[in-house]
Amino acid sequence: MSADAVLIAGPTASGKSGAALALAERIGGALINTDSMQVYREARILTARPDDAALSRAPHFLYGHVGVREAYSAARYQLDALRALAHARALGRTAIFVGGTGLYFGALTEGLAEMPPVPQAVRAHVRARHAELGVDVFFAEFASRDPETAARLRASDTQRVLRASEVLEASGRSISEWQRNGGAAPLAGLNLARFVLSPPRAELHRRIDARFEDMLAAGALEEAEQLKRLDRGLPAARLLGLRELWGVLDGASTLAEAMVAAQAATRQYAKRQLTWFRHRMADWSWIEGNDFGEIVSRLVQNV
RNA sequence: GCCCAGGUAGCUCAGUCGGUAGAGCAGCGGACUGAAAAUCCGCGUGUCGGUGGUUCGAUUCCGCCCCUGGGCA
Repeated sequence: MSADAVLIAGPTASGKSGAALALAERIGGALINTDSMQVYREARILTARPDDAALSRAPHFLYGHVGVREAYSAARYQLDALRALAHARALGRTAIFVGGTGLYFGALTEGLAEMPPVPQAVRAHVRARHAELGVDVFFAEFASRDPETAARLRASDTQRVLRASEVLEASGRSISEWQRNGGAAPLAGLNLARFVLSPPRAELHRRIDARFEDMLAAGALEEAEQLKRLDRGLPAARLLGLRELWGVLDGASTLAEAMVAAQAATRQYAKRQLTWFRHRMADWSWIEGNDFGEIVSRLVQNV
């Protein structure tokens, strides 16, 4: 065991949390969440966050430490992760970063470029203007002010266009300039053991489908109801399955229809995750089997 | 048993006055630098139920058979 820290990525429902926990018990590790949604306190069921039994088996950091009304971000994650890493070390434990958010892993291993703070007022203004002008006119206007960035974005890519506009508006400089400067990677210089868990696709789909049924049995609909008044513009409102269950509560669809739609949305998400992992984590150790015991022993042997 | 309606992509269906066929959803591939479970781009994946017949050519027309749904008995 020579790794300073362990990273375990994998698509949703790939079994990474369980495997990471087993690894933590074997090597005296502490789990640090690397998932953008498991950070939200009030969404335990729908995010498949580790339960109390799991929490009692090893230290867990960054699980449910943020309220759903907060707009969490990769930048905040980077700071939190650095603190969690220090905590784990203070406990004499090996940090095991586990999750499915590619961007967050990127923030850890490659860093995020330094960016200017964007005041809430600027954000709101940019959004309002986007809604007012429409996608194409807004983009044309943006392109005239920041042609470099516009050249690599599409007008329809709302999320990135808005982000680039905010930064431009707040700092007077193109986001492309900021990004060129790069930033410090929290895990730079550490000896890392990096894994991607990737069960066979058919098996992954089977697990995704079964897991949503389990979530419903565990009270997912009630959890969705608790979150009913959440501002739909907040990140937590994007939780997979939430929109579908709200539809049931509004009488727009049946529970059966919502389940099918939520399962499909989850499969599509898993596919997007895998695309990221395949191309950004090609040099990580890929564990493609399906047997829990074998997965854990491969992790233990290679950290 | 008889009478209708229908068997076309994984699903729900459209269509071809005879020249081997699309739509939505699902699925698959790709992008990704501070809301990323987000946002965006690309791709039809098919013995047109089976079998004979007519025809240069049948998924399309005709016969028979099988299956599904409904009705009559």
